[in-house]
Amino acid sequence: MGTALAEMTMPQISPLAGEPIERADAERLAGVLKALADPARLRLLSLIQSATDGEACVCDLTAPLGLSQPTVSHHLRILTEAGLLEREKRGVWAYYRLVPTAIATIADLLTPPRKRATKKAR
Amino acid sequence: MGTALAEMTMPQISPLAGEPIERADAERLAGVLKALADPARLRLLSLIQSATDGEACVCDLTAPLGLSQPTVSHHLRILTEAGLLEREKRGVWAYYRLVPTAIATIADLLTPPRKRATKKAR
DNA sequence: CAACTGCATCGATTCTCCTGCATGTGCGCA
DNA sequence: TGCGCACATGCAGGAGAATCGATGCAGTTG
Repeated sequence: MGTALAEMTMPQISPLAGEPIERADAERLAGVLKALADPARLRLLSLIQSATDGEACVCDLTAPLGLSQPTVSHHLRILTEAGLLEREKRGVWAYYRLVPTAIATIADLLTPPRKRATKKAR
Repeated sequence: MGTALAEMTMPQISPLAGEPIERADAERLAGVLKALADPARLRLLSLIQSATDGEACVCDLTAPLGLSQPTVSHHLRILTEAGLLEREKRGVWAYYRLVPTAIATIADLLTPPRKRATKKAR
C-alpha cells in the first residue's frame, strides 16, 4: 500500500548515480517521479505549500486549478499515496499538507555523490 | 531543437517553492519530470553514467535493459529531447552521454529556498 | 430528523504512452 | 558498387492515465 516514498528512504536504495540501478529500484523511483510529473499535481503541491499554515482543503484548490472537484481529489490521492502529501480531516474538510522532507528526498536520490550529508538520526 | 530543460535553466523559472507556480512553468517542469519518470529511462541514465568514459552506444544498452533496439532508441530520443542526454555520432555508432548539470538542475528546481536570488515583487 | 456541505468513489470516455515489428538511412568495407 | 551493420523512424496494438458527471458517505446545521 501507500507512501511509496517511504520505501525509498530506506537504506540502500541506490540513487541515480554510482553503479547501474536495479530494476526494482528504477520502478520505485519512477513511480514517485510519475506522481510528480503532472502539471496539475505540481501546481497542487505549490499551492498547498504556499498556503497559510502550509495546508489547504480541496475546496480551496479546485478554483485555482480550473479542474473539477473529483479530479482534484484524484490528484491529491495520487500525491498522498506517493508519500508527498499527508491528509488530516477536521470537521467536514480534508486538509492536505506537504510531507516535510519528501521532495528533498527525491532530489537527493537524483543528485548523486553530492556534498550533502546523508541523513542520519531519525 | 527542444531540450526542454534549457528553457528551465533560464532565469526566473519558479521552482516548486515560494509562491504558487505558474501554469506554463508547471507544464515545462512536468515535461522534464515525465522524461525521468520511467523505469527504462532511469536505468538508461544510470547505465550510461556508470559506463566507461561515461558514454555508451545503443548496442551496449539493449541487452541489459531487455528491450528491443527500436524501443531503446525511442527512450534515448525522449531523454535527449528533454535535455538530459547528448548524442554524438562516431562512425556507425551513436554515443550517448549525460548532459553535465541537467539532473542537478532538476533537483534544484524541486528543492526549495536554495541560495540563488529569489525575486520579490511581481 | 431532514437538508445541506465537503469530499471520496464509481463508471465511462478520451488520450497518452510503452513496446515491438517492419522499414528506412547513413556509414564502413570488400 | 554492392553488401552489411548500427541506428532511427513509421505504424499499430494494447495498457495506463486524466478528466468529468453522477453518486455515495460523513459531519454540520436548521
